[in-house]
Amino acid sequence: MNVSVAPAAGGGGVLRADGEPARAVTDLAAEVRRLEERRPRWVWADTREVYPSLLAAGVRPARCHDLALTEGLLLAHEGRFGEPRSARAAYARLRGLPVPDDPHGPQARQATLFDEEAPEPDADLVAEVHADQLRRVERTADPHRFRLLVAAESAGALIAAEMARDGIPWRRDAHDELLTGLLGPRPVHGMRPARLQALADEVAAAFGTSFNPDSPQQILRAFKTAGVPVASTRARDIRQADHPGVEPLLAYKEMARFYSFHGWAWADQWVRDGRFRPEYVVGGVVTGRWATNGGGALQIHKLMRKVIVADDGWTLVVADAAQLEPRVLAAMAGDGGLARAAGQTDLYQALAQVFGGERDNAKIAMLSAMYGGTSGDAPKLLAVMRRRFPLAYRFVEDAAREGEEGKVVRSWLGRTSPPPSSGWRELVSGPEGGRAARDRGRFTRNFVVQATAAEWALVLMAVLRGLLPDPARLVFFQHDEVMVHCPAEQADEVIAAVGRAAEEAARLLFGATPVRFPMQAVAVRCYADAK
DNA sequence: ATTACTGGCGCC
DNA sequence: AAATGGCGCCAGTAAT
Repeated sequence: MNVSVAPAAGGGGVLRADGEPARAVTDLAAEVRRLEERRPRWVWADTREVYPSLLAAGVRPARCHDLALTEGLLLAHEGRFGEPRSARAAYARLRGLPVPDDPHGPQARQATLFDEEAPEPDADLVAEVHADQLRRVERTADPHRFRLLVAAESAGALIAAEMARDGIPWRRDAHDELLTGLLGPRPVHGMRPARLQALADEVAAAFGTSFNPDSPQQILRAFKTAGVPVASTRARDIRQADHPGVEPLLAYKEMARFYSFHGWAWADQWVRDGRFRPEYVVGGVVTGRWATNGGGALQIHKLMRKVIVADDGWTLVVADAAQLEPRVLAAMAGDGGLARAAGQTDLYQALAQVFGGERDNAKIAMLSAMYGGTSGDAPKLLAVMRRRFPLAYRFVEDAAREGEEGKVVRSWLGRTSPPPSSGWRELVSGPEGGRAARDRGRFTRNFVVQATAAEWALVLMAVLRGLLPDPARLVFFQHDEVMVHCPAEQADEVIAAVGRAAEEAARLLFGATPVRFPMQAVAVRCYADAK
């Protein structure tokens, strides 16, 4: 059963179940809770608009259909990349009305919520767009797969909202201790922390002149004046210089980044009540990976992991997929040899024999194939790969060639790559055309693998969400890694659920495949203990 | 004063 | 000769 939902201000809204007339309710959350027993698929314009208030009321529906996310997937598949994807835009297109632009920028959600032009809550409208989308799904290259993609993307929207609400357990006291140990006590506003200032002073002493080590221009000038010019301010270029200022400068740069990315000001903004609550953007990356809006949740520094600690009596189950992308390639390409290697826990080790006995060689060969790498030993190793794993090799080569020709490519479930930019074709026919073509080839080559890996991870999470016992909660997701916060006594059950979810995700995407997708799951008190 | 871009580097 | 993909975010800087 589908139930279309249009929320209204004040906690009410309009509901419409399939085949029934729309009806207004005064307490939407209560009504959703009541109807959830019948396991409907909730259809709404945008999970980000609807779900937070339901969550606040403690309602966590099992499944939904997010019109905006689905519209984006459909438009891309239909070759209409870039058209407005909101539910209102979709409705306007259906009706031949002026199509509103998508809200964008930091005010995106406010604009969506408070736009005075917004139509009245209308469940009929939601149902109409939904029906249209279902018809369009049937016209995709593989409707069965695309339906899974839509379901997974929509589940991702639920999970993202839930994770933003639940938050990663974050110990501010431990964070402060870590920062103080590295940088010195928290400085007054506008001052450098003591350790950072000391390093800046060391740099100044080494160069015999004071300058701002945060300024790339001033760094370049300082090295030039000292008679040891550096190619850039990249750490590896600075390291080439023979000068006493190199060491303190590199130390400064490293700490300065830490201070500004993960310092006290960051914690003031993002950590509340012992939880770090980032805002995830589902499908924020063209490949279907998630992005974040502030907080930098997908770039948490490894050092920072020691401040992510389970609540008393609780535990963190941390699980990451081992070598996800080559496994995905093996399954997609149907390459028997590679699939056999991907039946092992350590895929690269299983391939070492093929590549001269070195595990590292196997890794370089696979990564070069998936990323389009050509430096170092890559050509030699790729030649081996071409001979030994011809189907996998051809799969990524085909994707690269299509990209170079300006075509779009699709993930396993049907997510479509963006077309080349408007100026690309001219660029390709110009003097630097070969480079532009190869650049795009590398992108599409990687797209098919990265996007399918993202789909596997999304399906994994959707399945896992349904298997978790209450009150265990998904609290973190980073491309191929998930974290569950749960009572300690649930750890074994959660670890088992992760394994089952991984198997189910593989089955849902690829059916019967010899490729294994092992998840290394551990229960730890502190994130830093997971690896 | 505000905005847009760049270089560099963290994560996968 | 060398040529790997996807991001977010910061400070500095240039442009407005």
